Amino acid sequence: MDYNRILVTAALPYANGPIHIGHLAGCFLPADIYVRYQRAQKRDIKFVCGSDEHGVPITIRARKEGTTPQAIVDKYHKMIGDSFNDMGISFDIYSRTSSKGHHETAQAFFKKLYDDGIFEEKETEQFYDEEAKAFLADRYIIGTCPVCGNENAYGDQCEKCGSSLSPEQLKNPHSALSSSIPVKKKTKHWYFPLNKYEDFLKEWIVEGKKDEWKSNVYGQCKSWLDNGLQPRAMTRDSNWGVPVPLPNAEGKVMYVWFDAPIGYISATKELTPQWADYWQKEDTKLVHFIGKDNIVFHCIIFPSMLKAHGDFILPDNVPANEFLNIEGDKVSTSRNWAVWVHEYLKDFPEQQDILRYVLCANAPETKDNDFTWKDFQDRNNSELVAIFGNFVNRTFVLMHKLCEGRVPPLHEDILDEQDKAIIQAIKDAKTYVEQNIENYKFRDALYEVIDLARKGNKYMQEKEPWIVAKTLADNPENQMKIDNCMHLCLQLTANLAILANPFMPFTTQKMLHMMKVVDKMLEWENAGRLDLLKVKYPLRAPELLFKKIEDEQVKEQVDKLHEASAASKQQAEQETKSSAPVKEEIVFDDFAKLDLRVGTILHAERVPKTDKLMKIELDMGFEKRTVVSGIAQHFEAEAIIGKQVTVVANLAPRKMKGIESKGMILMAEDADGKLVFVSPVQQTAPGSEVR
RNA sequence: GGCGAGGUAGCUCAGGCGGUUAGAGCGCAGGAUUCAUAACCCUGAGGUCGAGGGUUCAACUCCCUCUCUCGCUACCA
Repeated sequence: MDYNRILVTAALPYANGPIHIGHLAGCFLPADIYVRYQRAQKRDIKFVCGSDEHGVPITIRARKEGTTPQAIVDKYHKMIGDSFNDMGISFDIYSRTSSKGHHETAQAFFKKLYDDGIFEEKETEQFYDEEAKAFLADRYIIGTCPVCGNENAYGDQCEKCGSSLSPEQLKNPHSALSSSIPVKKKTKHWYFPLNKYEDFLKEWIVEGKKDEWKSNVYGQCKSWLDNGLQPRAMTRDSNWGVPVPLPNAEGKVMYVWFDAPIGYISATKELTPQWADYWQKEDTKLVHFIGKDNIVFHCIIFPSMLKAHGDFILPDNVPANEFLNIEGDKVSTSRNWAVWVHEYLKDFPEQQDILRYVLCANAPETKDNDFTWKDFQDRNNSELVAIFGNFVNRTFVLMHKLCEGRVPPLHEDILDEQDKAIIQAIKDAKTYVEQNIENYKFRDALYEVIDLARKGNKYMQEKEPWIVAKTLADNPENQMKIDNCMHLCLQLTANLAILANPFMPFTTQKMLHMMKVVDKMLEWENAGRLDLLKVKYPLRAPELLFKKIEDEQVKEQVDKLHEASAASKQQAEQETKSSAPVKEEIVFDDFAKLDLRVGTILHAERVPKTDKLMKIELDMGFEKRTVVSGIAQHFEAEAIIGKQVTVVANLAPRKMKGIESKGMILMAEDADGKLVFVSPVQQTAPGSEVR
């Protein structure tokens, strides 16, 4: 279908930390490339985003840091916004969900669904942590998944089998805040009956989007739909969030995943009075750029909400990317294993385009990918510097030397095969780049841009105008050959500017300056044209578009990564030490119930088909017994034979992997998870009591 | 042990309704060249497409088994 306008959203970053390059590569950069391209096409397009500022993690962080949630989100909203701005992510608006406008929009949306009787109102017993004095958000309850039996499923989702859950379905729930057992407390909430939208979703996605959506997105949606959907509570007990706009709803706010996607709508409202055109007219193409962790919300829940509301269009596509690893390891904010955008900008000032280039060329479009600083260096040095930058530079230098600094004429009567081939290549490049971007294949599109520069280098090499110049004394007419070559190289350069613009806007601006042309030239319809630079037009001296990345810079960054990670680990260790709370006080009789004994290891062997279990024969003095212990990753079986250990001798026996374990060997564990035996410092008779 | 993804040139990866000599970029070797940020250009070496078996006239591409890697998860009380 033909669209008359486009609305692009990029996932709202969660305002409890800065953004890293994985965020850029997965979502914001592809969105920006797409948008810049569409703008160049002069299509009516809006690009909206903003900070997601509600939700439990922010309240927890505020509590931990002794400040308010508002202070936390103010800090990161500013920081994230600056990073985007500096990287050239060209939102039409970067809003925030704590804004008044968003609260009003979200409340109106909620009220409409309420008035239409969409919600199921349920008074339930909700889990409440008496120690933390708070109702527990879904993800702060851990328990056993009803679908697959995973004991560490979260209250909203089981990461093992991917099932979308509600906390009531969990077996053996416990609080992640204080690890106390949550108690049930009565509370009223409003549920969105996702199950009633299964048929709609199946028809819309499973039937309608099969060949249109990326296979990773489609496959995940299908598996959720196959497993069946449950009603989900769309409200929470909390004081941080959008208040539920109903009487008798004090202390109730909207579920953050209810209000966050509505943030796209409120941001659009804030941007333009014509906002409704972008959300309600069928001839609008709505595209959500997200990371793969957001697929369920953007493909299942939000569309159902929009459908239920009735006034809104549905997304045309949700091109979710996979994850970007760093130097072979998964990005982890808690381990501080990440390349932070604000730090990159500090370390590589004015070099945003290198990062944009590398992240796009190696984007995790079809599978998780790895970012390494070596690759960053290689791509910069051999592709941006040697191919792209060098072509532009040598073209300008030669033009100044051989053509008096002006665009030479094109003598059509002497065009040869090579000239015609390069002209065709320029025209083809437009088509290739365009088709790939339209299909969300940004890596391939960018390859075509560089490939055009590569063809330019080859063409110039074959033409050798610097050699031809030496023949001018004898054959002055050869100037025409030089003219043609340089003319085409210059037009190719102008084309490169247009094609590279969505990907590397900063570089494009430098090129425009050198060519003394204005932004209007970048309009996409100009791509493929050979008259972008007027004959005899004087051009400026070249400036280098890219500079090499030296080995030391690579080393510095890699070191920095490891140092930051080590520092964060150390900090975590200290926090563990200082914050591991001392357990509830016990009386002597409680302690006396424990029977601790010294035992000597007689024999040890790995339990087959397990990673961690070791079967250990112990001499307890009064008897020999078998204990199964989870230490196989820390010790070799032979190495521990003869060691003396402390054993809980009167622990109830328990079967593991078919072996009855009688007792438990005490271990000390440091912050690394490394295990050490707790042993008597001198040989002690087996069976000796420990008191 | 379970689930998912994956094993294609030294490296990073494409690809393939099964069908002539399996691709790209980087790296490497050699050559050419000097307009250009020792850049560009040309040529070349290099792969039994993880292993084994099966289906087929024909498999790297389909099926089965195995193996290894990565992630999640289980066993740790």
